Amino acid sequence: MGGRQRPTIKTVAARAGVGRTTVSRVINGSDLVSDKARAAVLAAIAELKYVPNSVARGLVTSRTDSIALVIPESESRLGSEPYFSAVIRGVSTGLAATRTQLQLVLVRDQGELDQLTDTVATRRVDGVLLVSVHADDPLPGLLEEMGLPTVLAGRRSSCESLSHVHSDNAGGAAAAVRHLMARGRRTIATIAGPQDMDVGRGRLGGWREALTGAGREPDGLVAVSDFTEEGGERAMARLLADAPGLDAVFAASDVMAAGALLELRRQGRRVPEDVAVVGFEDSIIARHTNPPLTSVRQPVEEIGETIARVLLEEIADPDAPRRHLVLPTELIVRASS
Amino acid sequence: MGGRQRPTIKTVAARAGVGRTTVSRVINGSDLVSDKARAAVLAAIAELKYVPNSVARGLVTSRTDSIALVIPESESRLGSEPYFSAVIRGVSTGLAATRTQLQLVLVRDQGELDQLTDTVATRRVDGVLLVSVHADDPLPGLLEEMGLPTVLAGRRSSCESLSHVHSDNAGGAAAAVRHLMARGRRTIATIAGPQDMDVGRGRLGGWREALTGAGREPDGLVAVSDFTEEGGERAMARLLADAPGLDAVFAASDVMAAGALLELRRQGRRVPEDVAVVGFEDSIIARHTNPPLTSVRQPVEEIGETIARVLLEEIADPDAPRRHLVLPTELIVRASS
DNA sequence: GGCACCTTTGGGAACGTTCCCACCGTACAT
DNA sequence: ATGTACGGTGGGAACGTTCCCAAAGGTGCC
Repeated sequence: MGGRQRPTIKTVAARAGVGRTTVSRVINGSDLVSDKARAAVLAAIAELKYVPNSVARGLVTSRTDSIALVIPESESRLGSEPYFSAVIRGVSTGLAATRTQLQLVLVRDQGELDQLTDTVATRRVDGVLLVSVHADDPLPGLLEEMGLPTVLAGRRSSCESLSHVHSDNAGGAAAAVRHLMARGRRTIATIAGPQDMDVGRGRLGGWREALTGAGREPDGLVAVSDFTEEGGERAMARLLADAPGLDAVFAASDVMAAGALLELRRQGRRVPEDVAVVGFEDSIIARHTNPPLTSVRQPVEEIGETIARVLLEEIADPDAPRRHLVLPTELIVRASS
Repeated sequence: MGGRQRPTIKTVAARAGVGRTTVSRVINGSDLVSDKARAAVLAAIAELKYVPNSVARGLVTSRTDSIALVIPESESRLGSEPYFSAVIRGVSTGLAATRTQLQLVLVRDQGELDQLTDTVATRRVDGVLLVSVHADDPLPGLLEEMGLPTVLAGRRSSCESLSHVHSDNAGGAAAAVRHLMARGRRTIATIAGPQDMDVGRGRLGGWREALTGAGREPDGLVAVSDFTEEGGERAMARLLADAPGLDAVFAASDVMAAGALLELRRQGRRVPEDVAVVGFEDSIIARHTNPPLTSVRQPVEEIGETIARVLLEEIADPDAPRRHLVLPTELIVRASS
């Protein structure tokens, strides 16, 4: 069953009484076709339930109508899952109106990275979406060198040459700090993200800027961590040891903030009475911590949608200048501050 | 740059001083090649950095070395995200050793379902993985009819004809109930999942079986809900209204259990003193509720890995009998019971 | 020494498209 | 009436691979 041979463009052409080329033109929406021929072809297509073979098409056009979304698997674990789910959803939305397929690549180790390079080399995808890039990540450079359209969510550094989209990390962090100051907090520490990632540096920068801008002294109130919950706990412990008098913490991610909450409770500090806590991302986690977490919302789904859109544009016109988009953040105030 | 034409199999053949076919044989691991020829070909491949064009290969072999993972987007939202992340990770693991690519399809609405049908019709994938199937889902039947290898995580009903993998829903639920009875609970209610899904029915069945098996009366202690947190809250409210004396609840998912916890607290019941709560899945959520949630762990990543493996087998041998695997669950006891 | 057989090899065809180009009318300007 | 232009059309070639088949070269046996 289903063994009946699929119709090809030739079958359709014969049925419609026209040539292959005319059928191809109808399919691809060329307007150099008479209404009569077009009608005949469309009828034949419907009758035969013809669907063009995209592999054959890909062979001659050397386009595959598919893009790859690359996610470092180490970071798809732990608490950062909601981020990736949202990005995936956004990308899928951005692709919805097109016939572009989404290929998901979880990069686990060097072996899979090689495999990915092959995938790319063999031109199985028209472009690549990269998420969660580190400063020393070899992949972006590799893709750039191969001339394959590439868009990053985030960036390697502030002078990123590839197209990229990210949220206003510094601005969001600064808003969080100003909110804490407005609430009368005196000593505002921060749990920063990895400093080999621009997100990490950007949020730390925003925190520092807001403090110095208000004439405060940020020294000694930074604990650099790794975006994990355990990391957040350890960082909070360090901060409490270094600055027992702190009355507020800005964590560069919700997950780390959740860890911080655990450590604060363990040490008998009340939130928000003794210490106010603000996170970053406004993932579902923020609504479920105890107490619910004030957080800087970043439009993750929109980031996904945007990188997809930008990539499609870049595929369509590879010579267009690279894009660099910053999406706004918004402070969502809850009980923790 | 990178504009230098990619080498084809012809280039390699010329460089190695052999015919196209010999190169093809070396690439595909045929043993009808002399050692000398093989060495020459391998050298040429390395020298030219040749990578076979998989699109061209796909055209002639009508295999694409890629499979689709289909996820209903409505269910990728809400709290069920950790489930999908884990499945994706598992599938990716199951594919790691092969050159099979993973295509992710989020099905939002009818339009995208049509698009998916096209994708499948046009043979852009060798097989399909289906997650979270409902009893009346048209897709599985469609795929079956097209003769495309398909594996389900879950099943439409207990007499599923397609290959499928699921965890021991009834057994896990029964274990949860027995645990609650062992803790001395007298009135054990349940928040069940959608009854048009086998997971929902299976877990409800396990709960009922364990109770009647112990000579207890399960009547009137069921609230059917929808796997969402809000649904869990509403169901809990209904149960408390119907049976104010209940002292335990088994929820068919962690997310619904989290909702139940909220409602219990709202109504001033202490957990676990007044009411014990057990969830199902043991996702990250379980570790983060207040109090931490006792839950039936299902090996989600392993499910993903297994469906991938089974699908690959089915693609390799389409006439092999369909598989039906049940993976064991394990009760993880925490503070909520 | 000839015949059959097996190993190794390479060229032709095919997969289903799109693109290039040449062709045929018809209409319009000269 | 002839030339020019252009909308519409279809056939040939190409994309890069695999598969089929035929042929070349060697080996062993009668």
